[in-house]
Amino acid sequence: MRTASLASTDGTEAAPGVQSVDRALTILDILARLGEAGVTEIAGELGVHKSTAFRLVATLEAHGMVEQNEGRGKYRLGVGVLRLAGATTARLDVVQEARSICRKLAADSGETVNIAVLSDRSVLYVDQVAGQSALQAHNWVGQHIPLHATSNGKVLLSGLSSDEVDARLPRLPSYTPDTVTTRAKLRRDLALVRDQGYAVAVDELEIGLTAIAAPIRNAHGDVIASLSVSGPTFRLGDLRVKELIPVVQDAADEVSRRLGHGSS
Amino acid sequence: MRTASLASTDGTEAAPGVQSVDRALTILDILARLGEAGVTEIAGELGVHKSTAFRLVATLEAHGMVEQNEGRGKYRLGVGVLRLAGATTARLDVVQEARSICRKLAADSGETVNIAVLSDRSVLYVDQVAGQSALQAHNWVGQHIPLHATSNGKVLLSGLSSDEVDARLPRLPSYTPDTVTTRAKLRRDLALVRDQGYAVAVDELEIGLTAIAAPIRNAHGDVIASLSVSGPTFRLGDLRVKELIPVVQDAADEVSRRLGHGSS
DNA sequence: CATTGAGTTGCGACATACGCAACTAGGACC
DNA sequence: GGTCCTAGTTGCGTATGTCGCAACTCAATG
Repeated sequence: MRTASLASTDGTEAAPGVQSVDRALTILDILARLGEAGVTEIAGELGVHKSTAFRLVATLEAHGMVEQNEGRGKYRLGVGVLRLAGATTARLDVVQEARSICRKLAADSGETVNIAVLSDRSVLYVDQVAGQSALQAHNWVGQHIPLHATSNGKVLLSGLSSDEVDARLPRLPSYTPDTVTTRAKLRRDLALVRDQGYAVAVDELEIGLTAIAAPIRNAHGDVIASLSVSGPTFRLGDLRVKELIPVVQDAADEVSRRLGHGSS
Repeated sequence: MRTASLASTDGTEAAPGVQSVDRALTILDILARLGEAGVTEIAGELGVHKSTAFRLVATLEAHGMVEQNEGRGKYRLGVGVLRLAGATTARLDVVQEARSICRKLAADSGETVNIAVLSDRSVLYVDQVAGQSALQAHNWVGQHIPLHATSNGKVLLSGLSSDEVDARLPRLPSYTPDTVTTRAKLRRDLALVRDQGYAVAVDELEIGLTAIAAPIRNAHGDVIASLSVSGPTFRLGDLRVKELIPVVQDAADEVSRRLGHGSS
């Protein structure tokens, strides 16, 4: 999102360049939103004449971007979209899309940023961007970390059903006095995470270590990864944590958006 | 090479409707094929002036359909495509109904689960749920895959008549030494699939790749989609495959039931 | 420092895409 | 079964929006 240029244009609706193309793409958006729509309805939304809408739709249809119910029916998105999506996802993975956002987050917060995914019975760290602070936690990438004792773990678990959680956690070993060791507490924590959309863990894995994590979701809304900011507890007090929570959430949401989440 | 000459000068192709929209969509096709391209390159493929290509691309960018590498870079498909794809699959009731079942199957088996439908002359993957690791190894969604070299393909073909099969497979290209390349063998395989109610493909598309698929049927009993579990051959040996076959069949049957099959 | 090559923008000519209105066909209501 | 009504489809002339040109900016390369 080219920072400057875009901000100026989306105030109301600026002439985006090629009118008919803009309209055609808007039709796709409309169909994405409504699921199905007739020519007249589309024309209404666009504020153009029926025939114009029809021709645009016909062109989209020729490219497989939309399909018609049958003979005379309404229109809906077509498989051409999926073909394009295939080509997009080919080069799309969480780490790549998240990298620039993580860098920015690390620079803004000064703390270490991590991306983690669920791997069998543990949290797998797949990327890390160090903060500016000299006091550096070691590199977690490639490490397997307990699911129940980290903010990332709780976020990842929050996307699973209760059964799946139990299956992945036969035991709840303790690492510090603050580690969650009972299923009841864990269940409560996960419900809270689901509700709030973030997780915080203070001194649960290691004394003096605080982390804030938020979920990264794919186009279907599934939690596929977790993004966290972590640092020493003395730097991340209650106040600072409160400040950082929305920042972490925004970053995670932005990554999710890049992965196609947000249409629903 | 499919296009570039869509609306050129010759009358081979019927006027596709709106020229600029046609060109814009062709740009998306080009980017899907090349992965990345600059304005000049696109203009060359389209046979139009640089500035024309630029304006079309700019319009696509305003809708998030393409993105620019940075400041002055090349263009590639953007996240808008994924948003649309999400809306497209959300509309397919097969995907909707199958989603939760797929997730369970993926969790239970630890392998990747796919839903595929027949699209012209290939298998079109419309949904995928990764196995143990939430990090998707390779997302096939939107990809077109040969019909005769995959378990999904065989399942989908098994619902067609012999004539239809021939019509969709003018040739049987080989991908590995184990690919089915003769019609006689294919016919035998399909008969077996019909008889057994599942298909297995080992090293037929790619060496080291094994897949098990079963049909999803609608209320009329037609095969409308295929559900598969796939993974590396070293993890899916004979024994494991034998274990998984009924599991895959059960899952597919459950989806079929939700779509109204067998309930009447 | 010149040069090349890429993306970007103002402008005028003219091709094109638009709106209009007439047409067709399916469905609903009588 | 007929008639009306709605919604998708098509021919046509014209104003509109789009295209090609050429000039510009900016980076990288020599």
